[in-house]
Amino acid sequence: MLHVDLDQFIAAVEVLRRPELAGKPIIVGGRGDPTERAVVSTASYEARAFGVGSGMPLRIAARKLPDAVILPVDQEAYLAASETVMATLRAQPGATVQVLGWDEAFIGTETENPEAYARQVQAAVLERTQLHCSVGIGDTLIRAKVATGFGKPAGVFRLTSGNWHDVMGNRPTKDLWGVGTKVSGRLAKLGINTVAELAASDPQDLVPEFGPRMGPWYAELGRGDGISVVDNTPWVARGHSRETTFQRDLTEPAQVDDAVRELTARVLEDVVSEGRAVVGLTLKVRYAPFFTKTHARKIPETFDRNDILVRALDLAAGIEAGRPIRLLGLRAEMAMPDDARKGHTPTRGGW
DNA sequence: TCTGGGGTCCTAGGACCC
DNA sequence: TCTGGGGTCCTAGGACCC
Repeated sequence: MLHVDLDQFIAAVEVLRRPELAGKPIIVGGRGDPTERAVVSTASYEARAFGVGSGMPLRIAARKLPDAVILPVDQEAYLAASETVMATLRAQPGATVQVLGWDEAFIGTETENPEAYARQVQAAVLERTQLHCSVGIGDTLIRAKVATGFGKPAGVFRLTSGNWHDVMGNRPTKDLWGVGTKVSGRLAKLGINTVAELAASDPQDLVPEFGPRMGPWYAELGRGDGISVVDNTPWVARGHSRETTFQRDLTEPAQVDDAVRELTARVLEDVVSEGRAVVGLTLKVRYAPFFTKTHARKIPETFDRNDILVRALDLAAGIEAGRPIRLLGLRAEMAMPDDARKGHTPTRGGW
């Protein structure tokens, strides 16, 4: 199977409609205003050379690179480009396509020469969209996915059970897809620092630290094993959420109520427009200085719009209980019924 | 340096039931 | 008066991904 990942996707889409930006350091984030609270969505390779990367506060990025072109996020443009890319992938011979995000997908196919197939995919995507992509080839989803990183930019790399250990063995566990700072730190406490050490660990030894599912899954991840079938079942969302960051911290209960009401209404619109029901409501509150609290309630499926808004304001009262209030941001999430679950999403524990 | 916005899934612990 | 063992449901919180 193959994993296809577009190179600096968002920045590349911006360059397509503004060719004069080619070769310049480009930072895309927020509303394009570095004086606002926002973070970098994508930086072009030219900007990355100066240490600017996604997730970095826009203000900091602008300070590091005052000459950069800073652009606002234009989701619709990226979505349109993404749809063209995915359509191109689906048009490849014998391709089963599993979309992972705007700019990446797995392709399952039977071929004698995966490298040639990969080059053909790259050529097709370039011809149709003028965008470059990197391709990973692997015998499992995780190996294909990790392989892509070695192919960047615009290259092809193959990782299988044959070379996984040689290529990945000495790397830190954090290089694995699904292992971040926290988990790599907890693994280190168990004396596991490299991918090879994780691969050699007894899955049961990881259960006390990570639980019955995640423990064995991390061991499998270290070996590069797991699912080896690309699943193109149409994806159905499990939930929807909306989040905002306040340019100035909220301090008044009335402001909090307004924000909760507005966010809840927006998520509700998304759910209703899909003709789905709401079964759960969660408010995630980012308090200054930087901690999060969750307020969740199950919602009966019989609840209507107004009932849900009332319930949201009940939860908001919980936010205000812990005075004094200083809210940095707020996220409202709605869960949708389980029985509608369809479509494979290979994320934590799901490979 | 200081914190987006959209997602997914897992775990712990308490409440409750038999 | 003290307290089994197993199960499910719910809430809170955490971690990670693009």
